[in-house]
Amino acid sequence: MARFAPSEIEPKWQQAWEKAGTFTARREDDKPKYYVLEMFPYPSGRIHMGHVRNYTMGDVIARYKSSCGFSVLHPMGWDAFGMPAENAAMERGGHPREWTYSNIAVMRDQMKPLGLSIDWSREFATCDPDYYGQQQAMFIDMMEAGLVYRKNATVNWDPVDMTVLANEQVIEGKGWRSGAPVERRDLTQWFFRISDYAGELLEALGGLDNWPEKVKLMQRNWIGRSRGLQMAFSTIDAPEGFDRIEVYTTRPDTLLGASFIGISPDHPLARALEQDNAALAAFNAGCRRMGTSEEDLEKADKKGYDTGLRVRHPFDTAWELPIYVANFILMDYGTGAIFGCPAHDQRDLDFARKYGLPVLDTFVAQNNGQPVGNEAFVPPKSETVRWLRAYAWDEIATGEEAIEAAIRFCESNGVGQGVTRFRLRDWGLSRQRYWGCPIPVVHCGACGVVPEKKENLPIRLPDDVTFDRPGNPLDRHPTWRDCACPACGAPAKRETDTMDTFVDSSWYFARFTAPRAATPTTPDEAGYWMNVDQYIGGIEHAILHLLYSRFFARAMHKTGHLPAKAIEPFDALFTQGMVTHEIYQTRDAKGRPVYHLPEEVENGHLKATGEAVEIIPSAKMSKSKKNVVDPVNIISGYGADTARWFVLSDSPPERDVEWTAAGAEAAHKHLSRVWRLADGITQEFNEGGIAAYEAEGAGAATEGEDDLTLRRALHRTIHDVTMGIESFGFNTSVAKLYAFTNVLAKTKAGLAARREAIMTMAQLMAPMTPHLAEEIWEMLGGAGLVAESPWPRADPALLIEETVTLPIQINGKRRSELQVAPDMPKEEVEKLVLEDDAVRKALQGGAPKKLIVVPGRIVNVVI
RNA sequence: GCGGGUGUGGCGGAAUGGUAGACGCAGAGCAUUCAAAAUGCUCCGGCCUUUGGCCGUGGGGGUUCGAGUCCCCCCACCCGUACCA
Repeated sequence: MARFAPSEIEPKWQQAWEKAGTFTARREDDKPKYYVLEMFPYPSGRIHMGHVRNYTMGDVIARYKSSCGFSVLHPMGWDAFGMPAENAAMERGGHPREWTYSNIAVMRDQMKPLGLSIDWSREFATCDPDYYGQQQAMFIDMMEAGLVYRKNATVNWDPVDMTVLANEQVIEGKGWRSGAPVERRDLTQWFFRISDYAGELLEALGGLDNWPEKVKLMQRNWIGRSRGLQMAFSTIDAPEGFDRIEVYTTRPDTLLGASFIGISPDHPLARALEQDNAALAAFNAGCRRMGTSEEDLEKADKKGYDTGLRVRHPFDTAWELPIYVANFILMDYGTGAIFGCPAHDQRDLDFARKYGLPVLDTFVAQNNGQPVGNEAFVPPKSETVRWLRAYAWDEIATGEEAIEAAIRFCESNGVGQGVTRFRLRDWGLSRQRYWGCPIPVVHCGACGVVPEKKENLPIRLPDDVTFDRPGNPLDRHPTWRDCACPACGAPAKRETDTMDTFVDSSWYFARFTAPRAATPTTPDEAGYWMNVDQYIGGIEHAILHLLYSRFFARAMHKTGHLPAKAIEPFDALFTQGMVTHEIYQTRDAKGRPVYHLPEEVENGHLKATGEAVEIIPSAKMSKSKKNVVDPVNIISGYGADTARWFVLSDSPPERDVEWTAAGAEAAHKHLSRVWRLADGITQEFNEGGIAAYEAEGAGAATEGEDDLTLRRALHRTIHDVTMGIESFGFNTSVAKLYAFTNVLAKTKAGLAARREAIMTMAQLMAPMTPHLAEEIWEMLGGAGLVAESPWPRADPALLIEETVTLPIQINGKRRSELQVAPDMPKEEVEKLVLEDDAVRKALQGGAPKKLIVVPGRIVNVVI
């Protein structure tokens, strides 16, 4: 072979690995284990560059750890339940199951040529009855452990399609298909008691040392522990049963700045009042004609309705405050009622200005007594301020001090109680959809809600369903619901809600340890493989998926499915960025945008018609904008190693990466160059170089100056590439390998040194470009597979620099430099600095004000 | 709206508070070639009065002998916002 031919070598080495069982995870008790996991994909139909990037990063870690002597588990599966399969069935006919499994087959075929070191024998999809049956068994255990309950909750209701909508399906308050204004509706739903674990989930974040700070911070804020006062206002002339309105406030210190009470349109009082108040009923109905998403509620114009009712201020019974129904107060949060303090809350201030309510400053800045105008005064709680309306603390105090004093005062005067609350709400897992894991319970007229018997699991989804009309096909199936009550045997009805797909993805990592077991996990396998040592996925999962998984691991421990050590299932987490691309757009006759695939565009024009395209800056690759690059084209054109090398190059893994065709071309050129270098050394070796090689001493350290220089560069590269991989700096590892390639191409070193260098380089490249590495290793007579060879170690003696360049700054600006031994004592460096021409010129015979020497780094002369 | 993040040459990016721009792309020049492709070598932030100097890491301020890096304010973009996965 005289050229780099990925299409020949890649299948060859993939077969060799498969034959050798290189990637089969084995429990080896004499080796440390390492479990590396990338977030499993949703089987949307085709793999995209984001998958290639995510799985290549995981593969680098898996191959590297394997070389370092770990017994590695690196599995793959499919997050296979979810709405898109049902949408496809509605739009194109067919069945979600067929759509899903055929997508999985296509994507598996697209992934395999990447040469990932995955143990495919452990593969499963969450829609496999075997998987969701085990999930149902755990659900029953969790019911018995008191981790599950039912309550009413609000959903988006499409009154035309008569179906529940996901938040994503509500566009500007309207159903995405029907276009009808969405209503909010209450349904009885299943919940996990995640909020019981709020405190623990918060505390335990402190132990996750190898998680990104930003993720921990986002989770902390999401869980949202707050200390506040739960108290009641007594009402004046309110309907029967509403003499008190409970509110929760984190700012009881501003109680003397209260100017109104706000209640949710779904508050029991609001519902009672709307019975005989048509205007209020209309207002409430308006509020309910809005999606349920927090974003929509918060961004909507703040509106209120004055009920005409009033409450008395607890400190002054003569002081009356109006009760407003307000659209921005959610019944799900706290008590569904607040008191508004406009001076110190922007939202309350906007509301007060809109409805002409008083604004009472309770405190002002210490050095500036300006009253609040159109901007609320909200300093950090730790800041000292001057109080105008303090009631139990000093005039000068911080918010924190005032809050604690206020709670103590209120408690001792019978006005409410100090409580700790969490923002985190219980996890609603019910979905009124077909393509999900059926909730394994039965509704019996006599026994009520009863869990299914475990021997009847899995409760399978029926296959004979249609998607010709909206709604849940399980509800209208003629016979599926019919069953016998597991408790009394009488005829009963199955639950038709299925589970949120977040349930599926909250324990798949545990199932991978024993994917075919007859129980959800087994103690042996979970005990050996858990925890996940390195988890890799998108930042978009920072809160929900990762928090639910942390809860589930605790629930699985409580129900005996995971050992105690696994309650934090992910030891280390890495969040990678997205793959982006420019968007190419033209417009149709009506001026509407038409998008074009990158492969249809050349030099800013459509290849087919020559029409100029408008180029919109990079955005996340998405099918609708057609700014997607199909990795399959890259792999078939340049090979998997090129695709892998490119996604690892240039961009730091945590940042978004822009896909460019030029980048792929460059990656391919470089790999060809490395191949040619190896080929050249091989030729030299085979064509009579052997004698010279032996004369130099096979592989031993040689004495020539060039040999030593090459070896120093090699060991520096071993060190730098290893550090890069260890710290997820794959782009810098790649850059160091580029630099070393340049050194190797130019060196005059002997054959033995060059052979050693290229073979070590093959080992260093193996996690990134495994096929090319095997090929080079084989060409040069390496023993066995490079994938099974031990990771090279840098010789510390070769890493020590003989001299360093010490820049000399004068007043912080670089003016000169010095070549010195890295360990030269400070005093000697100072002496040399003062003798430097530039320094002498600047000093003009005087002495420097200050002379800063940072050994081995820099010198700064301050004049 | 709220929470979190990102911002450095024409482009992707590098840089424990210590020489800003490593490495790569694009571009320019040269070699090789009948020619081209491929390959190899050299140059490559801006400005100026060019053996030197000034400016420069989204904008504005600050801390420091020294700031891309730390602190404050602002702008733009990205992620999440509990039924997208």
